Amino acid sequence: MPTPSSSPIATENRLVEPLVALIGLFKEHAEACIGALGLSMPQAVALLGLDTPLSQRELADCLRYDASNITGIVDGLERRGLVERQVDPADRRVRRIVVTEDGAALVDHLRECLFRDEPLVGTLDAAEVAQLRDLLVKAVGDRASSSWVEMLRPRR
Amino acid sequence: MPTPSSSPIATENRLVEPLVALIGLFKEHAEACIGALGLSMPQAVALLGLDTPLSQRELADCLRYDASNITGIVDGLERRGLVERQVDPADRRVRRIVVTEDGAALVDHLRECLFRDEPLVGTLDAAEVAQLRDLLVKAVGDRASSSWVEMLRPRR
DNA sequence: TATTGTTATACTCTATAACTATA
DNA sequence: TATAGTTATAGAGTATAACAATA
Repeated sequence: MPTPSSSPIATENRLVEPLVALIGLFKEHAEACIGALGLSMPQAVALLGLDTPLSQRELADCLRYDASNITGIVDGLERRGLVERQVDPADRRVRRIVVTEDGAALVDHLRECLFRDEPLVGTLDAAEVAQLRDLLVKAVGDRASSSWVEMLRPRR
Repeated sequence: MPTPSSSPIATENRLVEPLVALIGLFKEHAEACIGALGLSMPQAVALLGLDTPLSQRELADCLRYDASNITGIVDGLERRGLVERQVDPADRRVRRIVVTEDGAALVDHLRECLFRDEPLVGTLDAAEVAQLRDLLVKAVGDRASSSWVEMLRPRR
């Protein structure tokens, strides 16, 4: 029996295919969580990065956005009352972005939805999930990027 | 010692964080492979979907692009001599997109680069990689999307 | 009338460059 | 002079709608 010519590369033992499939599931899940809260992806990414109050410049660096984009993203969040711009009295050029109570409640909801394992694990039992997690952690090693929210945005 | 207030959700046993970190590594890797061949992401996605000749409509459906986008993507690939539009003699409305020899050689390179496990597995040994793969396969179950290349494009 | 592919257009996300107000 | 933020603008990627050719 000849090797099927449409599959020149054996895929049986490859990691990439199932990983990419799982990535697809996670993206669907993340978009559902974020869309359900009426947030755009950059707004969600920014909110998740605002665990602690940051200047817009710091937020841009942390999220690896160009600073010019932060204005519009924060505009939208501010219009919804989720964050406030507070002028730094020590340096009146900088605006410190502070999450409001409403914003904090919304981010809590977002995290609770986004960080659930259930949408990802299918029929894995608890021991297998733990095993999967350990293997992922070891695979990533020290190569984890500074801000996990980067994953949610297209790069470059 | 108080629980750090900046981490209201325990992350120690969660799957999402390391998965997202691994996704970030894969995206870097994929973008490097694709960029090195001078392809845009949609061009790469299209080429990878053209394992078998398809009409533009079929390609659009398979990739879940709107059909109007296929024109420009195929234009670019055709200019580089990677694919050809062949008018279907049985129905002169449809253009069958056929990968040329040059295109096939380039896709082979792309697959060889893209599908390597090494950039993903870090310090995992062969047995651990196999274990990780089995767990990923089981986690995904029958929920894998029809076309894995979807992962490479932002959705919605 | 329905379908394939194309064009024109609009919207989102991102980056670059020029501007302002502070420092 | 340098930095924080804003504005204007451009480019990529995607979708919708109208159109031409063909069925």
